[in-house]
Amino acid sequence: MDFTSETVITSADKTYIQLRNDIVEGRIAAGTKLSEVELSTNYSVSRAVIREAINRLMACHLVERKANVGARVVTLSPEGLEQLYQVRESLEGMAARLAAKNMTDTEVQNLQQLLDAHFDKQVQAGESYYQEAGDVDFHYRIIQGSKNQHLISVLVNGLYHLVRMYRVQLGMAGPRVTTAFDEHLHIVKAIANRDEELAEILMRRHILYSKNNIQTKLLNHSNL
Amino acid sequence: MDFTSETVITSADKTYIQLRNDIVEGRIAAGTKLSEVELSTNYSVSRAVIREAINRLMACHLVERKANVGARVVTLSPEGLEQLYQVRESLEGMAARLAAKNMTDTEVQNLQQLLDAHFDKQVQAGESYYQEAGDVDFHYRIIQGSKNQHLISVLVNGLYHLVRMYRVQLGMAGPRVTTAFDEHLHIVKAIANRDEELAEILMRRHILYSKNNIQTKLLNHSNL
DNA sequence: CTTCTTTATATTGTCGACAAAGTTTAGCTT
DNA sequence: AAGCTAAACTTTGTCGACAATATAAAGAAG
Repeated sequence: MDFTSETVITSADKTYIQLRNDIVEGRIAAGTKLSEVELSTNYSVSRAVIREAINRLMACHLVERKANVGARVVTLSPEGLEQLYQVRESLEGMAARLAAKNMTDTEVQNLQQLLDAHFDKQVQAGESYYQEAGDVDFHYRIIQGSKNQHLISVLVNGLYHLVRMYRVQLGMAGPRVTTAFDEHLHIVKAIANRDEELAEILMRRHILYSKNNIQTKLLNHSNL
Repeated sequence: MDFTSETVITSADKTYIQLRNDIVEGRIAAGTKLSEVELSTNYSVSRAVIREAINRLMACHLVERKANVGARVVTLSPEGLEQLYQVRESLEGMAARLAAKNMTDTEVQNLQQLLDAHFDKQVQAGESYYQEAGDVDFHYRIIQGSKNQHLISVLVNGLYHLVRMYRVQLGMAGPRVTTAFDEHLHIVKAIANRDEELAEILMRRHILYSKNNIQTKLLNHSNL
């Protein structure tokens, strides 16, 4: 779940993470106005803490704020999804390429073991288990494997929460879960072979598929 | 200068921009500890607005903060430059491709006129004029031309200030200014021809050259 | 009755003070 | 004298109150 294993120290940290999860997982609906006083009573902290949390949420594009007016949770739209995945495809493709170059041998082995474990659970649970958590974990490790601090930050702190928001709020269970596993397998194989170019291509394609999958869901749920 | 033409409303906005410029342009040296009380007296605002400004500076990677300890201006390093330009190459290459696809004809014309104006000033001032401001303006328009909100935000609000910091603090005047103009010319031509693939390739190459140029400067200034 | 103005209300922006955590200095023990 | 402990100090984190701005409501003019 908390795939970043964030080190929480201050009250603002906690509040930020709580608020973020409540937004990503839809307990605070998209488009909702965020009242500072209301939130400060709900989360039992001062307005200063809420304001800091909101500022961080702005940084990862989960809320937007107008001066002297207030902050709103972003709204999800087909165009927003398209643009988000365009950027994601480019950046994660790059991450896969860099991972093929920079991951240590043991990191690659651990990644393979992760997939093995997922495979076991998958057959055990009737091949519908493999989804959100495992997928996020997989991508997270490759991003970290790039060893590029800016790339890691932009993806993990910047875009991924919004990606999760789209996926969670559109209900991520579907026929794609099994095929995604195979794609992961091929990506890891490319990384293990240190084939940078192939790793990037496969990752880009994997994300493109993922986007198409979500977009069809988005059309079915016509409520956007 | 203020290539984003940011709409300043609150006191925190102003303070953020001031602080950002002071950091980017080296008046606050890289690595400096940022004391909240000291800054609040220097900029004549309360600690609350300083804290908000620092939070925004964290979001664009110009300062780092440890809880209960404080914030420091980032330090510049060859590795940091390398990683920054890796990401920049990928994202701006994508921006050029999208710009070739999405810019309106009039936007493309305006871009060409911009280059013409730069060319005039360049010959007039003895071909050493073309630098920082013009370059930033050029790149800024292409980024905007991508019409991808996430891409725009990550680049303009996220990475560009740090790019500027590297360039400013290493002294950006040099033999490259003239050749860079030709590269810009070719990029615009590719965009005008709606050649997405070429636009991306040329932009990536342009940024790669730019990185190499800065890296050599960084080696000469051995003070890093 | 509609529209504009003005007043009232609610929300955000800013501030100074208190609490908590970290850092330095002084004193004690070995 | 060196190293550890504890107290004093400095800095950050949090809070409640006040000021400024925007929204909503009430009243006046047409």
